Amino acid sequence: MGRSPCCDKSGLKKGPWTQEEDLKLTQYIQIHGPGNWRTLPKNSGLQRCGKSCRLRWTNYLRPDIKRGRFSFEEEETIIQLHKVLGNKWSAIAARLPGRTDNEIKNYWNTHIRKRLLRNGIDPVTHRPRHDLLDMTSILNSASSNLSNLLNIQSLVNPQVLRLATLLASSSSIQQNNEFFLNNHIAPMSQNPNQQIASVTFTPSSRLPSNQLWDEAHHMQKNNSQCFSENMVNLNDQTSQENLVPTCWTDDSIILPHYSDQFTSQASENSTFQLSNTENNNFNVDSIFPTPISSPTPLDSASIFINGSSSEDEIESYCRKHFKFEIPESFEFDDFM
DNA sequence: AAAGTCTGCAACCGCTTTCTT
DNA sequence: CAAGAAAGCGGTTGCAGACTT
Repeated sequence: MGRSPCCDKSGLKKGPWTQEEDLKLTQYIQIHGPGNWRTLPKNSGLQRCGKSCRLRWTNYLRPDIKRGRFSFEEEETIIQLHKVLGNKWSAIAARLPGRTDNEIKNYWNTHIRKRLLRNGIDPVTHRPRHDLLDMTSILNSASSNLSNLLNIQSLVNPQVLRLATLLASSSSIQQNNEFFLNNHIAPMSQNPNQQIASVTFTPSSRLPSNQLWDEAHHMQKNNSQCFSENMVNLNDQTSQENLVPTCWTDDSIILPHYSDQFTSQASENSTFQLSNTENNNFNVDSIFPTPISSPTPLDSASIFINGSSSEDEIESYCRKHFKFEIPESFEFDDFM
């Protein structure tokens, strides 16, 4: 039954690794491969447990590890992935070549998390913080109004699968500025079961520094108007909850992020509708007004796919409504 | 310059999942 | 199929170096 213990933990070294130990581990793995961590310390002459060796190798010594500061693109990718995956550091690391889960986790806790908090965004929910508001009343009103308005019952259904194919680092977005939304109108299904997907959009965060303030103020002003005009059944508090405030960093600005799920529905003529209620269609250009360039390119978008949709349906949907295709290398099962 | 405080990150801990016997 | 170890993973800690007073 079972296997024998991996190692006798008494007398094994702990703490920081020396250069000599690193060299021993590296040389051993270069010759024999990572293989069996249980027997590795004994065979390589290291006074460490296998677990410690594995950690040292995967987090530090592995030759394909990219060291140094995270780029802006990497940081944005982490934020977008965290929005969808939460604290699944290994899943996030799998999508950032050369970065380890430990490194990403550390970077999140020491940099990104603090930055989001500083900017008034809850790093867990990625939504504005309401520390000073009465959370009970917000939750009560938001849950009743929003679920009705946004067909949210389909979104919170455990069958709903999550897919975020359009990330900040996605070449399909960066190379294709046609990824924006015009006033395409299509009928929207009122039956949640017929709903294939809902979409979350994030407008571009990169603008020349001298234009940032004007752009931000303009967008914030227009966003407020847009919501007050369109979200007719929402009270002020839930409207506020749907608006992510403008965030500032040293050299860039994060323009208002729309983290709402706008429902959408496929149609025969490849047009596209964003709508938050049965009767109030959004004019997307008015959501993302652009005095600088028109239309506003989007940095990222997340697609929430209905769990009953097949892979073919999803792919067909994306091809139809967005000017990109899901890469062949993308594995749906791995992503979930 | 010294002491205290803060920050970043490597490494560990403990829990869960996967695999082997 | 069950037991138990290995592997994987996320949370936490401890310490070195940077920064502030």
